[in-house]
Amino acid sequence: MPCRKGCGPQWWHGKVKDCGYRITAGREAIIEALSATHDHLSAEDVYARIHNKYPNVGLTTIYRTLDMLVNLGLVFKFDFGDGKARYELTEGPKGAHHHHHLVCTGCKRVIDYTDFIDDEVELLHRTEKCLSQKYNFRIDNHLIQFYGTCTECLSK
Amino acid sequence: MPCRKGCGPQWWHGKVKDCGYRITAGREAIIEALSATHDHLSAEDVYARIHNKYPNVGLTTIYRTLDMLVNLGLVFKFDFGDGKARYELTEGPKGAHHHHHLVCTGCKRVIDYTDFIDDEVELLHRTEKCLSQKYNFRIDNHLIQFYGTCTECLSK
DNA sequence: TTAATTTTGGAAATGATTTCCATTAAAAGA
DNA sequence: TCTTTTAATGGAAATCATTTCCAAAATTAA
Repeated sequence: MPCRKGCGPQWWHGKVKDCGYRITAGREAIIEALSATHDHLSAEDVYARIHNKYPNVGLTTIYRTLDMLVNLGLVFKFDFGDGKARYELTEGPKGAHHHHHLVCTGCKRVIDYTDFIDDEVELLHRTEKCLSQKYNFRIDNHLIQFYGTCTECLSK
Repeated sequence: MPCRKGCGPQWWHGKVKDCGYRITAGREAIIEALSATHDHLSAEDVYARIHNKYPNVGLTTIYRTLDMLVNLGLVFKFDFGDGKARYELTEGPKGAHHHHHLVCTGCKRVIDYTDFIDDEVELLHRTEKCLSQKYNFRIDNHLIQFYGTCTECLSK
């Protein structure tokens, strides 16, 4: 079975190897877990989800690997204000599913939205271009979040 | 000396009292410190800046007060990825000085920018309106940050 | 296969933030 | 002003996510 670029189960191997990192079972497991969900997983969440199938992958490795993936740009690290970092793939095997977040400051629930994403991203790219010139700053990524109160918390 | 609304040294007293909180020396000190700078202070930074003048305000009080101010919407809490939370007044005695951030993922330096802020904020407000309807979510605030590498880190 | 190098897990350390609780201070009422 | 009620305080101890350490194991290169 041929593997079209960016589409097979190993879509991320290239980037990892190119940077001199090795492909290991633990790393496969972690990316697999992130690929399998749209949830915003914490390191502990990842641990919980792979521990059955890969009982010998420790929490330390998960932190290390997530950190590496963030540096490679394969994973984005979020702070939703609940005291632990959350991780999401920046792009999956099927390509990017770009979205931004609504964060409930009450219950910390996070809603992904894609509405108006194109307008937002277009404006951001325009802004990015100018900012990177003006401040001589190489921009790799952006973050947009709205904070407020979700339906459930509103009705309390 | 009359104090025009939102303009005197006590511009924030109303909001604090209205919510049933008391005005204390510690709280004065903390808001004073935040008002006096455009830096992005951590709790410890605030402690360091007020400790001379108010030696009997403890770190615990600072955390508690900052938390309260965030809940009141007077202060915004940021995460720039360096392991400690940073705080900024959302509006000062002279009114809002609205800006967004460029965050260097190398050295964690943060640059405030106001360029294109109006376009950004306008788009955000439009988006906000639609999102809050669609998801029945009350939006209080937004966050925009760009991540990348600053001049200094680029030249290494 | 062997050598060189990276990656590993688990225990221990770290460090920001919270919790606890007896004491103090602010505000409201008389 | 004095008293009473209630909220706010600080300092020590606890918490808990994340890092660091290091000897052992796994991976790639020779």
